[in-house]
Amino acid sequence: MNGLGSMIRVLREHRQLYLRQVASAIDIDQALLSKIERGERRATKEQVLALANFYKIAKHKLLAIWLGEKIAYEIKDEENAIDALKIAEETLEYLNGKKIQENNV
Amino acid sequence: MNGLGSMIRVLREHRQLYLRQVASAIDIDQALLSKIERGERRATKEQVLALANFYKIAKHKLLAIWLGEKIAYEIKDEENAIDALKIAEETLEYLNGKKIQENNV
DNA sequence: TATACTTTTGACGTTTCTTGTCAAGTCAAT
DNA sequence: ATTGACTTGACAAGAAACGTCAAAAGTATA
Repeated sequence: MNGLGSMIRVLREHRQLYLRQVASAIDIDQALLSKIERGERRATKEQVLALANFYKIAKHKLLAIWLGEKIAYEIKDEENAIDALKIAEETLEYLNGKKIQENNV
Repeated sequence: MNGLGSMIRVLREHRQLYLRQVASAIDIDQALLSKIERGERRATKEQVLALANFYKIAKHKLLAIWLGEKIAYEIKDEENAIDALKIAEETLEYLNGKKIQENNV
């Protein structure tokens, strides 16, 4: 798969643009963009936003994919990866509850 | 909350042990253990395993908590954290499918 | 209040990971 | 064989994670 990478590669090819062109538009090295498209390197958040902007895609969708893949690759070799995701969700809910409380003190 | 931290702190207090004692048993600095128990620092995987071993808890449970919290704190400030978790799960399933295929070539 | 502890805190040096870049290499078309 | 797009590998700089130490803070007891 490599969701984000192949997604932005398809977008580029669909518009018949060269790596060079897109890379310069979002101000990164074309070698880096090549690696990102093939999933060899991860993009930074800023780069994802720049890409979303360039290709006119909903930023939050691209960001969610970017972040989701980041997590997945981080834990993919762990035995309890799925359990961990569940716990992450619960922890997140707890943290959000806490945040709301803090705002209403 | 700070699940893992307070969990191992409770375990230690319950057994009436000093930081010093547990720290030396799992071979880390007591200052570090103090920080881990209070959630100021994250434990490494090895330390989690050592703690599980020391306190005789199921390793996979402690590991799942450890990993889950790691993820949660990593994405807690992101707007699309929950979406990202969902995507992480899907990506994980895809990666696992791939792994199985590879093993059966 | 002095003493004897345990625990917390802050700063520091080291190591490890991430990021971007360059130059050389591959590959396809002409 | 030349051109142009893309890929690859190696490197350096910077950021983040880790462990350690010594000083500070807290706690109980005599």
